[in-house]
Amino acid sequence: MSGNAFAACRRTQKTALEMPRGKSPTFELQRTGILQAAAPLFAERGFAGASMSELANACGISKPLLYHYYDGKEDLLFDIANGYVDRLIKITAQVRDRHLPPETHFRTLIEQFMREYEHAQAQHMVLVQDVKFLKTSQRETVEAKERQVVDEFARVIGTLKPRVGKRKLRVPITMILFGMINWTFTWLRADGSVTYSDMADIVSDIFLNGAVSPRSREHS
Amino acid sequence: MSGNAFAACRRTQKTALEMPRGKSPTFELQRTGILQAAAPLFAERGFAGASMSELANACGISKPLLYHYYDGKEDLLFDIANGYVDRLIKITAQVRDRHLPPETHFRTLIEQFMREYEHAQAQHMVLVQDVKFLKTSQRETVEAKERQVVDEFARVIGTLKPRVGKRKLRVPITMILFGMINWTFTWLRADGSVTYSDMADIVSDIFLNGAVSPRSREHS
DNA sequence: CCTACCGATCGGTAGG
DNA sequence: CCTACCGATCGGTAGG
Repeated sequence: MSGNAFAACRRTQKTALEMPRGKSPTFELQRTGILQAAAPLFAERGFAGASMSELANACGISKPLLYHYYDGKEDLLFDIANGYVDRLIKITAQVRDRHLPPETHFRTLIEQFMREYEHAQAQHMVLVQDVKFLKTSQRETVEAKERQVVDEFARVIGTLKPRVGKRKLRVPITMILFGMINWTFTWLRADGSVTYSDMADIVSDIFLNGAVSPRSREHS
Repeated sequence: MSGNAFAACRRTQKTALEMPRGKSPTFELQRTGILQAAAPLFAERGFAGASMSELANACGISKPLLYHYYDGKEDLLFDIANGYVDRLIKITAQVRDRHLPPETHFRTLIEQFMREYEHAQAQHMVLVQDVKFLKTSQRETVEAKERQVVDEFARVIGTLKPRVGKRKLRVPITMILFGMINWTFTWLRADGSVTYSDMADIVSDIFLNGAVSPRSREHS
């Protein structure tokens, strides 16, 4: 109602005298808290199936207050996906800056990604299955960053001297590697007997040497 | 288009006078047409975001008529996922019945799965991202069949004599293989320069031998 | 920071 | 008493 809105404006004017500029110092912290509650909600209900009321309840706040921190459902989605892919880019940059030999570089990259994945299962599912709900410009921002990550992996794989004749298959081979690590979100559990760290080694071994003993293959 | 296919089904209907009792002979054909329209809709909008009105429009029928063929949205979802995983089980059985030597059996399995994937992109996405929306009993039916497929792959991988010390990692290694082929749904396009058939060979090669030349690795 | 609401659309069903 | 089918609208709930 306009009466309530008017009253709210007057209260804001009064507060403006005491706190003349900027957002509350806790504003960004609140947004982070909302984001961390939103990621698992979007992951398990799907973006379309998750409601803002449900999110507000999960955060212990009202829906109008939720809209005070985020202008809309899509902005939440963008921040989750964009923030997550930013962290992945950062990991590739940090590993690159260590100037490791090719195979060590490769293994470290897999290891650091699995370490990140272990604590970002919800964000990863949102990135994989909900980015399509973003409007074009936001979606393209996220997808461009995804391509940056893929390109860096492809570059590192290129330094490993892949088998002859596979140079034009650089991208498919890179995507096969991503399949190996990204598919863990459908089956690997942090509380299981096989750890994310174990998986990093197994994936690196299979990608570099295959899953089958060369000795047994000599007789086949 | 599936909408056209559905309309074609309707044109072949006989009148009530000719078919006095039971379901219309085209009833199952109509259901199949609806299913084929629903799969891409669920895949791109997500189960929660896809509406029954939209589906009815895509099929060229009214919503009440849609409900004549399917009692609810969830039944559609179940039929898509269940029918698809049934086909995957059938593929494993057909390949097994050929009694091929281990490596040929393995390569044939990958090849046949990629061949199926090429024409079932929507169904696969529904299976991966929408099965969680099913009620417990239907979801467990589908998940049990998924496990059957995984078990058969694990069995075949077991015949390949994997590297020593990896026997307790049979399931993780199998899931890594599924990652390699299933992740294609996020990036491989049927109209691209790399075909699904190409991918089958590349995946088999990497899984069996690794992506990197053993010769180059001797010097690392 | 809340209750109270809106325009629209949801999944599903009424009468005929 | 059955299936096939439509225009209109139900009770609730979505995002805002």
